[in-house]
Formats: sequence, structure tokens, C-alpha cells
Amino acid sequence: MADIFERVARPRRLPDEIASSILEAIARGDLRAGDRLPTELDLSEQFGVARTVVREAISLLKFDGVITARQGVGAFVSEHSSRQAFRISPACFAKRRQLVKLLELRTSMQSDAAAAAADRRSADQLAAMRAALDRFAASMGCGLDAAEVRVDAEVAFYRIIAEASGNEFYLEFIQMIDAKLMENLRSVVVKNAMVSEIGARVLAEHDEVFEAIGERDPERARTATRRHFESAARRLADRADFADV
Amino acid sequence: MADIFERVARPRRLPDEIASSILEAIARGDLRAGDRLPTELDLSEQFGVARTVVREAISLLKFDGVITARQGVGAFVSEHSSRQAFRISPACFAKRRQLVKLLELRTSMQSDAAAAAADRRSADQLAAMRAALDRFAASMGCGLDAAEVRVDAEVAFYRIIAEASGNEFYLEFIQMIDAKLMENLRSVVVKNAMVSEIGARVLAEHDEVFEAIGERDPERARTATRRHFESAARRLADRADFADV
DNA sequence: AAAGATCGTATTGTCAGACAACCAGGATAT
DNA sequence: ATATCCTGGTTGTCTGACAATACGATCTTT
Repeated sequence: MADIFERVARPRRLPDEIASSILEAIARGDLRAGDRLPTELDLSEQFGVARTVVREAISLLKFDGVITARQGVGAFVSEHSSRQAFRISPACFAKRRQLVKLLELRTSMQSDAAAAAADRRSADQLAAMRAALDRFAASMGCGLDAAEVRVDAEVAFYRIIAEASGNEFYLEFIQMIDAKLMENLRSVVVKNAMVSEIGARVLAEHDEVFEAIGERDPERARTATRRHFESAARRLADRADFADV
Repeated sequence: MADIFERVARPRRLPDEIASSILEAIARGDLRAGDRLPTELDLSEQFGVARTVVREAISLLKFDGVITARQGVGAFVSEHSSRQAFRISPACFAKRRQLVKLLELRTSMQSDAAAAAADRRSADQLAAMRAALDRFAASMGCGLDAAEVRVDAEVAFYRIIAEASGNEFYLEFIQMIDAKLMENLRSVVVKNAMVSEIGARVLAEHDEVFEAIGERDPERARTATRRHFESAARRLADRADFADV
């Protein structure tokens, strides 16, 4: 089931490149709220591309509320509060410090989603959680394949919980952050999963979450989930080797 | 301090309009993951605009990871998991049900941010919280102006907490969701603030949060914050009149 | 001199058309 | 039958033009 080949990296498109570039300038502080951007013509010359490309780039940032353009006047960096989208720059996943913060965010979301799920889950959803956990338990071997299956089951388990929360925003958020975390950490997670002692303890953690949701005990579901994610984060942060910036 | 006039609504730009239109089609289910979009030329004819406009619209969605385009082939709706941004459609703020879910999300974030702040806040940050609470307490009159000040102080109080969490992602998320909530609910919030019995009770709730953070008690900070936001959400949902869809 | 009207210029918003890069599938040659 | 080439279709980028808007300077009027 696990894909063998990595997806090839498509050449990035010019507008995305330029948008990221401007975004970085803002993050660095070279461009501050209220500052005016160079004109589209200037930018197209600076970047060495056509104006249409610059326009697409700026269009992205306008849609996100990062910059505001006024016809006849110019484009300006918006106040931070007027942002329309929550977006995590890929660079954050490479730095240990940022990564820990993202895991913290993830923990918040997931544990409250679990609490909500304890209240609102249906019998079917509970059964789906059970099935995911069974898949997890059934693949307790130490091989690479088994570990892969186990990791997938784990991810599925918590996705189902998010779904059962009845609040689609939890699900959306968790899906987004999970996808990007997995992109960057899958190998480490899988490697961790291959250590057998850890496997048994982790299963107990998941079971605790499952039982709490089964018994419709929100408080317990919340703390159990938190406990699991906190220890998982510890294991990950210990093991992963980052540019420690 | 409170602005007297609403900001005039700028005419929306064509690309944004079209992007939202496509986004809605996806949300409705008219376009599903893997489906191919009409060609840019087709779309420009359907919408009655130039291709550059369609391109800008599609460019937005590509940046968000909602659609994936392959040169020479076409543009396709991506898997949900490959989304790059968390974005809340404005329509969600008009429907009571969705709004309740957003408040739930907000509560999760804020209460965990408070717990983190209890661990990590500096003395300065604590003082800033105190100052915001004092502003809140000082404006206990029932007039409209007093209520406005009070609401601002309240928002500031919880923003400072998010800042003190030491996790900038909490802050960013809360700022974004707050800005949009306030856009839509400010009048209701202010109206609520003018009811004096509520004011006193709310102050007690804030104080509890403040004390917990002062004493570096994460658990208490979390539950106190949760208690406040849950009762606030109840008051709001009762009072606000929505298209109850 | 002060106030108001007009005009010019700069900038963003939209349009139209062209070519390049790329891909899929069919036609052709071996 | 296989490999190669070609062709049409689609996205990516470029160029140039005009429309819409806003600001500021100049001119006019009082």
C-alpha cells in the first residue's frame, strides 16, 4: 500500500516563487505593515519577468489579505489582523523550534476534537476507530512494512476522531497540518514505530483515548489524547535531527 | 478610540470573485477531487472575462493547494489533504451552526494558549494583562462608549495571553479568527457588554484566568479560559439572530 | 488670497493576442 | 509489433494596449 517512489518535485511556477519571495520580505521585516510595494512594473523588472506574472503573485497575497491594492495608488502591506488565511511556510518544518510549536498546536486541536467526539460520536464512528486500532495492533511486527501500516492506522484513528467531533473545522485543520507534518517527518515516525517497546506503550495510549470516547467521557478523552501527543512529540523531537535554529 | 464610520466596501476584484465561485463549486460537490476543470479559455468565456483574470483566479487556488495544474494537460481538483492554507469562507459567519463551531475552535486555541502562557509568560506580559483587565474594570459604565472600550480591552487581554504563550502560531490563528468574528459580531458583543449584571460576572471570569497565569498554574488557566469562552459563546448564540440554517 | 474646478500623470485592473513548454494520443516508419 | 514522429490541445509566459481610479498641480473664479 505504501508508495515506493517519492513524487517528483515539479518545477515551481514563477508567480508562486515571487509570492513566497515577497512573503519572506514581510516575515524578515524588510516590508512592514503600511509600507508600499514597488509598482508592478518595477517588480517585473526587478524579478525579470512579465507584469502578468507579478500580477498573479500579488493577486495571491491580496486573496490572503497580506497586501491591499488600491487602483491608481499602489499596493500596501496590510495590518496583520486582516489576514484571511492561516498558512504555514514550509521552512517552519525544517527548524526544530518551529516544529515543536506546530506539534503543540496539533495537540490542542486533536485533544479538543477528541473531547467533542466523546460527546457526539456515532456508533459507526466508534466502530471505525476500533477498526483502525485493530489494524494498528495487528501489525505489531518490527519490519518496515508493518511499521508503515501501523503509522497509517494511527493517522487514520485520529482522523476519524476529528471527523466524529462534528466540527468540520477541526478536521480540516488537522488534515492540513498532518499532511505537512507527514511530508517532513514520515521517515522519523516510521523509524520510531519500529521500536517494539514503544509500540506497546503507544497502543495503550491509543486505547485509553478510545475507551474514553466509548464511555462518552470528554475530560478523559481530552487528557488521554494530550498525554499521547505530548509523549509522541517528545519522542520525535529527541530523534529527529534538524538544523537546530 | 472606536471608529465612527464603517470602512466603505471596495468593489471586489474579478479574480477573487471567480476563485470564490470555483471554491463554492468544490464545496457544493459539483467538482470533486480528481475532476478536471474546464480549460482556461472555456472558463474565460463562461465567466465573460479575459483569460488573464481566470489565470489569476486559478493561480490563487493553486497556491492554496486546492487545485493542481499540469502544463499541457489541464487543471484538476486536488485531494483534500494537499491543502496548503486554512481559510474560512465568509459565509460561515452568517450561519449560527457554523459560527458555534468557529467559537468552539477559538475556545480550544485560546485555552491551550493560556495554559502555555501560564508556563512561559514574562513579568512584563503579566503586567500587560493586568493593565488590560484594569481598563476593562475601569469602564464599568453602561454607556455605549464604555462598552466599546470594554470589548477592546477584553480582546486585548486575550491577545496578550496568546502572545505570552510563546507560540506564535496560536497568536496568528487567534488574530485571524478574532478579526473575522469581530467583523461579524461586534455589535452583538457590544450590546451584551452593556448589560451590567453580565459585566460583573465576566470580570470575575477574566480575573480567574489572570490569577491562574499569575500563579503559573496551566491546568487552572486552561479550564478558566474554557469556562469563560463557553459561557460567552452561550450568551452570543442566544442573542444573535441568524438565518438559522 | 482662498476656494473650487480642471487636467495630467502614475498606478492598478482588464483585455487581446502571441508564442513557448509540455503532454497525450494517433499516424507513420521500421 | 515496436519505436518514432507528428499534431493538436492546454497551461505558462510575454507583450502591448486601454480602462478605471486616485493624487497632485495648475488654472479659474470669487
